[in-house]
Amino acid sequence: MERILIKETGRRSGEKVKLAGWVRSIRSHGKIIFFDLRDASGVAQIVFTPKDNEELYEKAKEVRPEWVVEIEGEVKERPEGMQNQGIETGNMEIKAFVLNVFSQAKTIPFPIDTDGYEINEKNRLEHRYVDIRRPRIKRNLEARHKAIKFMRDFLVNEGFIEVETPVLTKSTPEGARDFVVPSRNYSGKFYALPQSPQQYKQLLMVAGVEKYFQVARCFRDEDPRGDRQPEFTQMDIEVAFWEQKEILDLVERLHADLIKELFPGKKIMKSPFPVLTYKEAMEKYGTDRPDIRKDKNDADELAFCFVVDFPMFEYKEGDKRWGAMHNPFTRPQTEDIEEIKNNKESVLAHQYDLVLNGQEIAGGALRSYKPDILEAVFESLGYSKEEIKKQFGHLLQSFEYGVPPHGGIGFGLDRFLAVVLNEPSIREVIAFPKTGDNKDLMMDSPSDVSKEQLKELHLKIEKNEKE
RNA sequence: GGACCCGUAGCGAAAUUGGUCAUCGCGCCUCCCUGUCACGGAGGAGACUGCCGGUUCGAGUCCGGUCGGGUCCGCCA
Repeated sequence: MERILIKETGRRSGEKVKLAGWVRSIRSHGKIIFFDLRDASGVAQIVFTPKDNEELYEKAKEVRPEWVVEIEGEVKERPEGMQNQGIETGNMEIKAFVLNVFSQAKTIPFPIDTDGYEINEKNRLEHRYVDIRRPRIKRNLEARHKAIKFMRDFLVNEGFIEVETPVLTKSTPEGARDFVVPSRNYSGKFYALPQSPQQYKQLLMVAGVEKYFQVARCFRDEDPRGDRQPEFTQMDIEVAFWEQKEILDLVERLHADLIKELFPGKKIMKSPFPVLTYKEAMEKYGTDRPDIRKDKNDADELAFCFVVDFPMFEYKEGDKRWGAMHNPFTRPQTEDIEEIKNNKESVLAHQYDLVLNGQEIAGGALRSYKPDILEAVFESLGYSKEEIKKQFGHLLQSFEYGVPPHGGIGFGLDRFLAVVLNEPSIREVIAFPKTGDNKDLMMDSPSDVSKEQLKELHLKIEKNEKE
């Protein structure tokens, strides 16, 4: 007999079926035992009585919660008055005639029939494979899957193609700290993990791909926050020949359609999404990611807005120099070289963010593609010719072979999902998140490597003083 | 790099101003129970109060350190 999913049992009244899953709970009444059996699709009640099969009944008595079992039995309509409207299969139950135990289970380290917020997160993360059995986390992972699928389908339908870009790439200056990966074959040299596929996606524009997207993993070695992880997922988009308005329109339709389709209970406060300039946002709300919700206690209210016209440059007090607010490839709104060089504080950029309930969930820009503008920006940032060549040479070189005007955007999927699912932390929407200290408690990483590995990699560990 | 919060059985909590055998709920184990669905009933086991040190006649409680979590600032083009 072929195993079927629990959700199928509703249509199988009177049939003999085989089910498999985890025993969620056991209710024993002396001469009758009920299991709630859980699989990926749902929960069903299994019934054992000694009058039907003494041996089987004795076997069922030994079973404990979270054991993995296989049941063969007959699907029966429940007697009048014994239905349970609380579960999907509540009108049915399975009268068992075979019970196979695939594996036993220790008592789980914490309850999983609650939403779990009350449990120390350390415990949950150390046993994440148990924690994910919790309906809330399972729901979150399913919602994440559906959102990604929706975005993929949406973009494919708009003529985009998904292209994978390298994860082993090159360390870049500015921006966040890179995670670096030592090279075994090239002593003293390192790859870096991408902070975003930024340069590759621009190269794809030069390559004529025109409409690119990728569900991209990004890596940043910065100190943690509740809404950050050292690795996170970005829905990364880049298009050739589009203007800012077209990009924002795509972004808006994507989000509005997604919410309507997957989260119909949510209310989008204002459609079309309000557009604020950076200046307006700062003056009116004192932040570049304003929370424009009417009622912040309403869990179903979603208030999107675009923030546009960011400054091109910002003065970095710490470093006592001018830096790019976004990145040096962002296209300034002016093409006046003198103004770019001499009037840094007033130059605006074709840069835009999408903000949701006070959280920045996407950021993007049109890119510079004219050599003289790029040169002026780099000069304003104080790069020497050699530095430019070393850090960005490959991209600038590609521009010599026919570069289209282009621009794009990247969505922080984790943060978006956390907001939409009313979760307090992005860890709740990631299958295997790291702690606030960038550690993986379950795998125990980061961890030591062997002396042999270090030797192969041409690395020596300098011990800290206290060691 | 800096600041703050938390740590008591498997889980969640309680414990007057420092004062007997560290309490409760859930879970776990045993027994009873034929219709429960968070089943019910009876009984039982389980904690060097994260760790080290100090103050005190006496520390879960006060102090210092340390370890492990969490939040925030810096940082995050």
